[in-house]
Amino acid sequence: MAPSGEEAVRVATRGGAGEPSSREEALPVMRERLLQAAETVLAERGYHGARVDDVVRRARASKGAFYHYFSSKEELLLELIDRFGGLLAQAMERALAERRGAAPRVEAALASVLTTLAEHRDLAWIVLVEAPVGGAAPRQRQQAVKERLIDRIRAGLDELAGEGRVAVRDTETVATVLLGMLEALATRWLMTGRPADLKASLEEVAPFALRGIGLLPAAGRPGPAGRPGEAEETQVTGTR
Amino acid sequence: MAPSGEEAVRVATRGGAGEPSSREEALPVMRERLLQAAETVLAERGYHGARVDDVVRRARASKGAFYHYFSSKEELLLELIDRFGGLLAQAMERALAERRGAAPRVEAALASVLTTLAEHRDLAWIVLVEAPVGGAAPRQRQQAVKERLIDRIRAGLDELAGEGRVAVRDTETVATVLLGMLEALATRWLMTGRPADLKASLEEVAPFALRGIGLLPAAGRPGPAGRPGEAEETQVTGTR
Amino acid sequence: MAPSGEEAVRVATRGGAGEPSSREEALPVMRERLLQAAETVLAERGYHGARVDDVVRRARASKGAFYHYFSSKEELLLELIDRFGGLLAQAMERALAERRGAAPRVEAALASVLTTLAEHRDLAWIVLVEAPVGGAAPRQRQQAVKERLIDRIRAGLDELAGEGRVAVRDTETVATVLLGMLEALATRWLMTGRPADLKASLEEVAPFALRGIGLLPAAGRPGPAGRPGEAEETQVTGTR
Amino acid sequence: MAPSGEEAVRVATRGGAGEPSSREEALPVMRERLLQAAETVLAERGYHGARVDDVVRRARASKGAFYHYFSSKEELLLELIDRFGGLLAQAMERALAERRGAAPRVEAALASVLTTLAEHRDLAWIVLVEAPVGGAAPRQRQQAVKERLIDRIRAGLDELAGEGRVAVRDTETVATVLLGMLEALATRWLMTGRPADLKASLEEVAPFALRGIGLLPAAGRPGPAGRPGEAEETQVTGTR
DNA sequence: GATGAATGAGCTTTCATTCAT
DNA sequence: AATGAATGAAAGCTCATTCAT
Repeated sequence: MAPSGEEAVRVATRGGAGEPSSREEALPVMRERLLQAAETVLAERGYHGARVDDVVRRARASKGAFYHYFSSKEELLLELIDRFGGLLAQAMERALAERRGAAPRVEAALASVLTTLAEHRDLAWIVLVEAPVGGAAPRQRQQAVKERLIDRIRAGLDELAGEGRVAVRDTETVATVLLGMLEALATRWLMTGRPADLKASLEEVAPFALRGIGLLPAAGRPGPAGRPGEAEETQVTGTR
Repeated sequence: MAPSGEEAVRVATRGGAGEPSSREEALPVMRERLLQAAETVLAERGYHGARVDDVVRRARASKGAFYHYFSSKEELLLELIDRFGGLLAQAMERALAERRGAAPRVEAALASVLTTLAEHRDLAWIVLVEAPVGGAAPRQRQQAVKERLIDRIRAGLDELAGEGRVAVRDTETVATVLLGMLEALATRWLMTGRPADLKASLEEVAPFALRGIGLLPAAGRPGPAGRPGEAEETQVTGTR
Repeated sequence: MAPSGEEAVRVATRGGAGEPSSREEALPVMRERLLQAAETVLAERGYHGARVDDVVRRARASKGAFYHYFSSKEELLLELIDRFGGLLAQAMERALAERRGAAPRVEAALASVLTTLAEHRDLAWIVLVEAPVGGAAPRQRQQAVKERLIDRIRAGLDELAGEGRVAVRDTETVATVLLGMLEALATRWLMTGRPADLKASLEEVAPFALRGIGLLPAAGRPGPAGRPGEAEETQVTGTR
Repeated sequence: MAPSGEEAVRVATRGGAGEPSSREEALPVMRERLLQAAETVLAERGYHGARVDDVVRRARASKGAFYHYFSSKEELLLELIDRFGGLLAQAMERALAERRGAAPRVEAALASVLTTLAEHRDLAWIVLVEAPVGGAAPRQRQQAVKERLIDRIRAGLDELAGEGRVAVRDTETVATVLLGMLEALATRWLMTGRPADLKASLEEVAPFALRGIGLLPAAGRPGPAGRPGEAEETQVTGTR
């Protein structure tokens, strides 16, 4: 459907191989411009506060162009949500693929989400805060993004639980809660600016989460706990 | 302070001991009616989707009456947010006052929030979901409600941390995350209806949280873990 | 109908001869309060900009009281107009009665209007500027006030014209124009604050007017013209 | 600069020589339609009485079109005021340019204003009567229009006064008063319909004014005075 | 593809007026 | 007489969307 972020960027950026601006296959540069503009504008003024005109102006496009590429303002929001959903899922997948061992993988997954959120403030705001009030469709789409992540997390937990390596029963609830922690941190960061460095929260949250699911001992002395768990590496096959 | 819906109705309805309908102390019945109506209507249609007319109609009031009691639609939202903030804070305070021992108190605090959210679906939706997009003021007010709870939780954690009973360093972050878990559960419940019984999540979340902060051993065998922590009761003076 | 300004003031001020605040004959003190308040408020915010609430608040009265004494906001304006009309007519009558000789009488008439306007800035603004847009009735009432003055001036001119002492044919037009000059000065003063001293304009306007109607010679040398016409006093019977 | 109604219509209607409906130079037809409609509607119902809907309906336009061209109802009024200000200034300039001699030029100036007012009843009403109550901005704009005319008149008087040909000291006051006379005549005509022919007033007002400023002898016998001043023609360089 | 003038339903808010007490 | 809560008809303005060019 909607081009993933990368494709879009590629398309938009490319100088063009053959035809100098051949109109037919040129994937909509303007569509990308509109999406970019929307990201900024929606974040600044909120979904309801942002007028299509604002988006169009910022993109140096025309109303007609806008409605050529999007059937409605809502659809624009949907697309942004999906995009961000893709970014999040990708990031998590990549993080999981790069690590070995249960704890490191959990940590990496948490980090990947937090990092993605921190690196896309505007999208994060739109998806976390604005989406649910954009109407029924955006609300559901946002939820879908979350569910996708929750599912992935749960899959991992299920695996660990299957091996009895984790003190978790209702993996769905725990997955929900793990994501919720990150969401809460991000939202607070977006709203209040605290903590200044969102990713730094990991240092506290990761051990909390690992202990929570029972992957880390009673926390004994949190002494050198900053970098926890390196020792007890275990190979846990991520899903897929 | 703000009378809960029921109290208010009672106040408004009551015939009174002495003066039959003395004008002076009569609490604005209509204001209460408007607030009740707003709760339902805003939850149903969202802040932006709800017209003042809808609220007024449901309250069987007139536009004039509305603007007699509220200076704007936004102010109405603010009041709803504050009310719910009061309910949450009260509930948590009560819960903490009734329990002894660190773990039980933590559990009770978590439960109180979840219970309050579950018992006021409409308000919960409004405050959790709609508030941040009602404009700058509602957004800040919502954040204030959260900060109040976070502060309270942190105070408790600080105390435990002071006694070295808890594996937490940055109590603020952990407090944020603890509240965030509940928020995530509630939001998911509001959005998807799952889990059917929001409060039941506690069974999984409480141990998770207790382990997370290091109040519960490594989760030993998650076997009988369902009802955790009874043994290690400790007297921890809640704050204040 | 409406008590003239003086009566009203008397009524309002009097401590009362006999009954200490007998309610029945006590001419409405509150009515007067409302009128006074209205004068200030209407001048400040304009007829349309002023809310009945503003008037009521300033008068420390209640809405009910207002509608007890005035059937509508418009009626309030009408009364203010009539009052000021009375003041103007009175002032002119008094001025004419006190002087002898054509030129002095003309001068005195002009002065009386200018003085009255200057001494009642608020009323002047209301009547000159706001009245015509208060609706049909206030518009007509304002015009009536003007016509009354024009009529009086014309009567004087007719007399002089009858004696051939004045170079005027269409006395109605000239009367209109004489009043218009003063109106223009007053309005400009109200709008721009210039000249600082409205009454000082007389020094220029009076000779202008006297020459205009032919009561003053060609203006020969404007030299000592400042105080014009003393010499050529003539007995012109003012009307009445 | 603003095209008079007719020109505008012509411009709007014209089929055009070359480009068949070239978009670029097409003067906003609808804007003109709205202005025309506003002139009528505001004159009929007054500024406050006229609803934007009324204007829009009369112009066979939509609300959106209205707010596309005017940022507010007030701005519409401002434009009408400015337009009329331009007409008045133009007319006076033209009149002064066409005549030679002090008295004829004064007469012509007076005539030009009266004629313009008479030929644009609606605009005259709006500018003379409604403007000051449209709010602060329209009030000031109206005053600016007047000041512009006063300035021009004063410039002429200053010149005459410099040559000692005129019995005027404070030329600003006299200029104010000269314009005020015309205003008074016009307003009365607008309000009461009298005199039926506004311009006929000139026959009385012009000699009055000329005598007033000392350009016409004592008025001797007003006998043949109807057409005054032919004899004493003098070349007075009007300004510019 | 692109334009932007035009649409018009719908919104929040105001305020003169009423009336039960 | 006096109160002020309540009424409800407007009014000005917004903005997503359409469509002739």
